[in-house]
Amino acid sequence: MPATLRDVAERAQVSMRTVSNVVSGYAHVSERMRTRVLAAIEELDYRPNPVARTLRTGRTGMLALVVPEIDVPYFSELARDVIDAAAEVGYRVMIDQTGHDHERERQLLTGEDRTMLFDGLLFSPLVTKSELLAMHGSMRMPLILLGEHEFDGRYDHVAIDNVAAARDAVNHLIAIGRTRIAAIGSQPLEEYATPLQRSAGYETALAAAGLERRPDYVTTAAHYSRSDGYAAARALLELPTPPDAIFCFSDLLAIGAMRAVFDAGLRVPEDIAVIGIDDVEEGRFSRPTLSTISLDTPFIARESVRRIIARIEDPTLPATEIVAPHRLLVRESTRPIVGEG
Amino acid sequence: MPATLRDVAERAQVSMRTVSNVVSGYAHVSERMRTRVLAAIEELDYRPNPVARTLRTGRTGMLALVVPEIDVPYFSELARDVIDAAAEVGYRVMIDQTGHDHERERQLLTGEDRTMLFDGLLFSPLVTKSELLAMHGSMRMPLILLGEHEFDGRYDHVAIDNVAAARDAVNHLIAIGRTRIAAIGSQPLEEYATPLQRSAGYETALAAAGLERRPDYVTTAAHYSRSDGYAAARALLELPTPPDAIFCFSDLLAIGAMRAVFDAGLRVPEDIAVIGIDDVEEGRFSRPTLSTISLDTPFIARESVRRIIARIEDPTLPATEIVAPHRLLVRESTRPIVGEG
DNA sequence: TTGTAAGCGTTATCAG
DNA sequence: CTGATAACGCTTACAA
Repeated sequence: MPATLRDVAERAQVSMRTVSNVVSGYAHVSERMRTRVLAAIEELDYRPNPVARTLRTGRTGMLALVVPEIDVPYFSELARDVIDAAAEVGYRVMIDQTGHDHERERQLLTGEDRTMLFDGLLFSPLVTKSELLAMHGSMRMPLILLGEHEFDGRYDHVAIDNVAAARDAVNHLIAIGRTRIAAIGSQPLEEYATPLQRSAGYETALAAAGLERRPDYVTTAAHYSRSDGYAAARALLELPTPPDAIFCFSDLLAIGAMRAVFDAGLRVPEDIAVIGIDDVEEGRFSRPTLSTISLDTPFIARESVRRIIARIEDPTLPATEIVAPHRLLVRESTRPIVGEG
Repeated sequence: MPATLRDVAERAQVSMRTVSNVVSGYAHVSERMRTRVLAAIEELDYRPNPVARTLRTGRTGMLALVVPEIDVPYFSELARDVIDAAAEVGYRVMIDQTGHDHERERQLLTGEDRTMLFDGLLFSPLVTKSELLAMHGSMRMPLILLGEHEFDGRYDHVAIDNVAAARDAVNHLIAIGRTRIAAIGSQPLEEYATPLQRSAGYETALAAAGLERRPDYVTTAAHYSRSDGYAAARALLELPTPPDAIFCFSDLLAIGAMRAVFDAGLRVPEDIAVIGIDDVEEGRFSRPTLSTISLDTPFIARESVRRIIARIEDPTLPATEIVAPHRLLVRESTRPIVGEG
């Protein structure tokens, strides 16, 4: 049976109040009392019960990070930074994955799930914006949206400018002389914000360069996985006029796409240049190394944590939109070929 | 102000007990009462407070998974499976990373950390066994050790047979005709169980094949990262007699090692065969694809969750050792070359 | 500076 | 089957 505050108080012959003061590091405790209490704590091997404290204070000291899949490198790298950023301000992070399951997202968002032992929610959603609004309606759990750029003033957002990021990637492909630029990553059925924005950036860049937008060059990928990238690229390579460059909406798609190019007996970047988005570490060691749009994950993590904590402390705060920086990283997969072009 | 059980009881003109019964799905409630209570819940938009429930029942419904780094693919893939396995039995997972920080491990293990809102700990440790024993001593938090094979009857273990796994990997290299087999992954200073066991397996295999054990072929890697693998392989390639095969203690090390081989102008597997351990998805898309020892992560996740929950329910349970299966996966990085050897 | 006591919102005991 | 009431272990007015 673990010792309680009361046990310690009895042992030390002081009141619970004094013990509590010592434990919580309250300033005004006499040295004599403090040592006496500390001794009793030691003897009884007392540990405060965090649940009781939480019930009293209303704070769990825990944040929830909800992502589609934690084993997707972008999300695990984000999680790493979020956990670190949270730890720095005394918070722990619970991670949940929705596995592309809308129902799971809904439960979390509506608070229908009964086991919500956390103070705030960092949410990287699949759902579209309007659905989201409807869901979270009656909930008072502080919420920050990650990676959704469509800001409407109702929720805090932390995300890059997806349109600009996509445009930068495609512009780079144009700059190295590619003209038949395909895209992998638009969503098959549903209308998610991020892929729509990246598609928009892709089209903007093509239009600005006077390049034709070929519908057969725009391929879908349900899960931004390596195998989806592989399948999509394979389809592109079988077109009568295959592309000479592929812009992938994620690095994982790009990794898969590159593999498809090799399996078709072609080279990256000589035959087909490939670029992704995310800048996951895998792309820094792939062969060839992967050009990408780097998202400042530590920034995203730090700002989301800062923001969610501000909101926990003051729920009436107006919603803000934080745009995280991104930048183009040119690596081997789009390196201009010496003696070509 | 959120509605409480008491509010609902007043609204529905019943006792708190009855409301609680309805909320918790207790069997013996009359239909009339139930609908009346349900209506009140609906009207007040009542949600049970999980913290209060937890204080009363003593169960948080949360497990902690502690890993060195969540963005290491093996751990994020393990986390994925643990989260899923836990969800299946109604548990959530809090993730913490120790970042190779012994002090952080100690805090978690000793329960010194005050914010332990979880019922059990799944721990993938850096610390050696004896340190561990000393630390966890006074704690009553249920604990399962992941990936440490040295079973001593004091803690539940779930792990593969590291010695056999390493042996299998090296035997495969021997089987394809390699004789100068190097290893990457022993630890520089400290004596961790896993690398020691994998080193032992490596040496056993060499000895059984009558191959010389060359000390300069055994290189250290502090963090099992891609860059450590790169650095270690680079050093091996600069030896007067470079190896013709490298056994890496993790896939990430192997990915880095392969990159170093290419950068040196050599080929995998023609000049140097490379094999890892873990079977992370990255190795299924790398170029060449990576031979490896596959650990049954879903099995490890499932069994650890099953075991920790059993222990939560009955802390007196004797400690058990669960050995997870592993198997060799031969891919391109060790494929025998046609027309060679 | 320290003690007393009232909750925090549940669940569980004990009657009825 | 339902009602009143005592915990669960802690924090914090309010007193002293």
